[in-house]
Amino acid sequence: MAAARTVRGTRDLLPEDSARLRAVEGTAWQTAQRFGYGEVATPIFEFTEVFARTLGDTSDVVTKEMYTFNDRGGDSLTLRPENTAGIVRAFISNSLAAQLPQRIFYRGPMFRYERPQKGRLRQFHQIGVELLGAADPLADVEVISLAHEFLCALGLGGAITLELNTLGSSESRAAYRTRLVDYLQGHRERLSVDSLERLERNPLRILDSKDAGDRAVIAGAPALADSLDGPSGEFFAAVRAGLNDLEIPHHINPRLVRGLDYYCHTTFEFTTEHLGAQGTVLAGGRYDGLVAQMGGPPTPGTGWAAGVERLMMLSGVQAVMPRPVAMIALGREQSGAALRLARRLRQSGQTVQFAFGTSLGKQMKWANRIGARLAVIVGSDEVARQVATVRDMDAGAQEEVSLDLLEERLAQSA
RNA sequence: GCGGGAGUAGCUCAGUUGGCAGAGCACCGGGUUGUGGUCCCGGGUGUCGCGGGUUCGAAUCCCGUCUCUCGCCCCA
Repeated sequence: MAAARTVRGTRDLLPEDSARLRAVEGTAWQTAQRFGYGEVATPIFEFTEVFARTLGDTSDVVTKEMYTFNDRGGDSLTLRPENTAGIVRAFISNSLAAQLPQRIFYRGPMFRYERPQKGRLRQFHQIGVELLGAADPLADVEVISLAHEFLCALGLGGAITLELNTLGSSESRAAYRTRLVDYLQGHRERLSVDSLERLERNPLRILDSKDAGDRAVIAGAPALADSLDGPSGEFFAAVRAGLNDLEIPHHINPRLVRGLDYYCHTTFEFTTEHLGAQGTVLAGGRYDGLVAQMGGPPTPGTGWAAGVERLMMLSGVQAVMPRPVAMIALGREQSGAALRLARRLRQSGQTVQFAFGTSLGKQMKWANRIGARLAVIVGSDEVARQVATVRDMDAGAQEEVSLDLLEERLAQSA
């Protein structure tokens, strides 16, 4: 048997971890529901081409980060590295374009073959929303404000910054790309090795380089804003106006360029200073060409995804575990009565943990250790008189309660 | 994929020049077979990440490897 360890970059979620993860997810889901979003759960694996085609053949995600394998039927399958492609595939598969717009929420594990770091795992969790079928800039405003409310609900309002940019229409973006490449070709000798690579695959990313030499070159590069056509400029202005109407603070970052090919117009990120190199906590943008590219009816889209583990590290949300009632039977003869009592109390909404053991002292010690609110003790004396001893574990006081009144009595002390 | 740092008990960590593996907390047993916490007594619970090598002797030195971690790439 292999050593009892997890695969690199994966983790077990123990009860407290799971509770914290559910708390973050639940907050997102509640927020999305209030905006009228419905949850869509797609499989965690898809045909490889679902991702390969949509993410772009040159993206890092496709070229080196996907978990791809052949199943027994010979199909190439891939564990989802992100979920926009899967949601769009589901949108097409289920003909959701019949009723637009579609407001979709999702959550679940994603998989990327990357070198792990803090806030970067090979299996991690994302939550996200996609708003399909709305070309209006107010759709971008909606998803950004949804994100903002969600992050504020987690108590992160002060810890995060919203950065915003536009790539312009697909035409604007393509025109700018040409101008940028022309400029950079003239300064090849001053670019870093990484950026020479980017020049071939994804030249816009050079704008975001951390290399000092690159930045000097970039300083003289043509600005994306200057390449925007009229409608693209108006679109961006409308997004910003909407954010201002909602008083959502943001700042324009002309170097904010998404890595994936399908983005156009609005791009945004909520970032933090508190997570080292993994400062992006939630990111998204508009992807008007994606649905058509995947073979569906031309449909505009906008949305975002957030990393749950990163949010958990930031927010310090504590797991809320209900304090149980400890059900203690004294002696085997009383176990039947105790089992039935425990069932009754659970049916009345109580959390009840049943004690295994014989010595009252040990069972009380156990009740104390699990943080029980109350201990219900059922011994032969109690059974004979149709009562139970109810001990308040915090106060250290106890009383006998008639079995008929037990639910009522416990409900009072909740 | 590239470059640094780390790995000793469940947790946080100490361990001298290579010489019997330790502390605090936690945990377990007993004092207490119908009463927990506090208290007292007792217990170390360990593949020193793993595998080799050097040595009379390795947690300690050397090599490899795994995992975590910081940065790069990229990304949530």
